[in-house]
Amino acid sequence: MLKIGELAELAGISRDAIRFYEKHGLITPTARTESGYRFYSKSDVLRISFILSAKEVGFTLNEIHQLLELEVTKDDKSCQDVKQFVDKKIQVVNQRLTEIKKIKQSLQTLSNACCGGDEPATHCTILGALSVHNR
Amino acid sequence: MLKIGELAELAGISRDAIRFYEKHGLITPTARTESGYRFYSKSDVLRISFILSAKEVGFTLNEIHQLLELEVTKDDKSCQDVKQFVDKKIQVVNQRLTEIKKIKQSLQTLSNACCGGDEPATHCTILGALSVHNR
DNA sequence: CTTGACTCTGGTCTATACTCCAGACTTTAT
DNA sequence: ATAAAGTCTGGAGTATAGACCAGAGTCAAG
Repeated sequence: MLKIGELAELAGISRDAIRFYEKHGLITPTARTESGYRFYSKSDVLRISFILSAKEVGFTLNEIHQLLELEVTKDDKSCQDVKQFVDKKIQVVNQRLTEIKKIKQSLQTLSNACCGGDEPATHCTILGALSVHNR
Repeated sequence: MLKIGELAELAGISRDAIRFYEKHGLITPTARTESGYRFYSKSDVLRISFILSAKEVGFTLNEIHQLLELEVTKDDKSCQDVKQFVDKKIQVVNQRLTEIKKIKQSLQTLSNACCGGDEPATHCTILGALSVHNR
């Protein structure tokens, strides 16, 4: 079991951030001492790291909250709901994947161009590089 | 030439957002009428769409501003600076690419699992699915 | 048994990225 | 020529995601 400071250290975020996530329903301490101290299990490190990953790729805490809430009980009805929700998120993620690949390409073109390279000067701005990959 | 409302419509954002971007140096109208009306060229549609793409994959307006400012003059010195800056961004983008692929995998596992599927019930939450791909 | 490190709650403050007026002026359509 | 639609500037308000602080309590080590 970890105290909040230990979890924070392991996860590489602040104690305040953890309390903030708790306030917004993203994480709950496994236990509390009588005096109110929060205690977390080791799996909460994974939970936090998921939150951070999801945040990094553009999900809001609210969306992450919904993702963490998801639980497919073998119950068919809940399953359909979950599937629908998740499939929508997959679409969003695919969209982002496309965007990020395009931007990466452009950055790479930009990085390669112009430093004695033989790429035409039109590729020498991010927009120039982007338009190449946009065609 | 486009008035702000027309550019806004084409780009799918609000006029206020465009003015906001202008205030932060991300875009400048090609011209202004005497009365102060902004006028944009068609290429500004691409510019806005770049801003939106970059935003979607997690760059801040500040970072996007820097990216848009980049211009590799064939001058070697500036080139090295740009290359360094851009290569750092490429690293960030690669990191995000990895994260987003992991999350996509997890979402897909989650979507496939449990609806009469034969995936074990441990995959029935996003964290369960994630831990599968994390191994 | 005290001291220093840690934690608690509650509150204020900050940065980012806008949105939404208000009041005035301009352009366009009829 | 007038009304509707669009635009201007400036400022206030909103949501998100925390950081930071105060004052009080708690815990662990010497």
